[in-house]
Amino acid sequence: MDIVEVARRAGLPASTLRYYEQKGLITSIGRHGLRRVFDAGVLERLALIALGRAAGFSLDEVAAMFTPDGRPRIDRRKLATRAKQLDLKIQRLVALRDGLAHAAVCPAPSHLQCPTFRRLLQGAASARPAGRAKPRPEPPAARSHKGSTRRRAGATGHA
Amino acid sequence: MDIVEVARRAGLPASTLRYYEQKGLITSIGRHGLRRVFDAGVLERLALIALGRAAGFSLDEVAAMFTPDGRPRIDRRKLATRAKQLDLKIQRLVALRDGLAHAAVCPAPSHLQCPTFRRLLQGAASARPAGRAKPRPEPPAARSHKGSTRRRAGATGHA
DNA sequence: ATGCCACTTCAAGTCGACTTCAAGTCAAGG
DNA sequence: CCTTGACTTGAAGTCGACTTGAAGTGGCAT
Repeated sequence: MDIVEVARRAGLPASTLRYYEQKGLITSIGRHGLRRVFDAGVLERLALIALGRAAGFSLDEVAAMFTPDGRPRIDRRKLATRAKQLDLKIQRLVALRDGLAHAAVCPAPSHLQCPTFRRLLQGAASARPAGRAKPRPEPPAARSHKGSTRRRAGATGHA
Repeated sequence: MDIVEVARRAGLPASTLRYYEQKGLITSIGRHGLRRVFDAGVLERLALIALGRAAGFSLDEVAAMFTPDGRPRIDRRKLATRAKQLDLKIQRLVALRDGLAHAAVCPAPSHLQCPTFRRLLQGAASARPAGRAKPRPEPPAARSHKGSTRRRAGATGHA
């Protein structure tokens, strides 16, 4: 498979795949001329990476979850930890969602008059104990890779 | 109140407050020399901002939720929309959490052997329909503002 | 054999929300 | 009056995950 094929199947732009390879997250089995050749296993690997990202791990952390020879070696305790963290996050989001949902239908003339809203405000204002200063951006939800590397080279000529 | 006082009470670094003022999110009621003077209302405002951020709005979007004269004007439909989005996100996270929690205790020798894990993988690999390409970073969870602007000016002398 | 152009590389740019730096100002205390 | 130093400013830097641009390469069809 060439990079475009992998990109299509994984729903990722080719540029991302090159970036991942550069980061050591994936490997090509060789080259055909300049062009990378991938074997089908890379798709599973990419799925694993996507999963890690969705779970909130950074690319570097995900990279650390593979043995040097390329097989996944997943620490069960890390998973449990992350599951707990997700659980916390979920609880906060649920509270937020409920608060917003209420505020959306609240009859109070101003939201500041609504007790529910004020409680929400308190929750937002007070520091949440667990959390890192630099929050990880969430994974970008595989796009249908429109265009990206498919830019035609020199259609309008005078580039 | 001077900026340090506001920073302390809101649990935000002073640099953030200056940044917020620059962005038009908050306003000082005047100056004492060079120094900003804030009135107490700014705290409620900051709480509102924190709430908006927690709900996933960007600073610009939050800014748009205030009238030019500075009172909050919150669109109930926007809240409802965001509540729904949060709900979706919550569902995804719950699935993820459950998957991770299972994987953490799964007896299969390799996670790739575990059907639950494989399903998780499928979910992560397949595109999630709703979502923007550029995900918003999550709000940073008000720190106890250790240090930041409290850098001593010239303690070690030779600055 | 030749030319096209899809791929390649490497460096630099982007995005959002801040933080950090260097240099400047000024209210207040001695 | 003069120093002190906490504040000020504007510009630049940071972080992570990519994207984009310009310039180069080479497999394949003609």
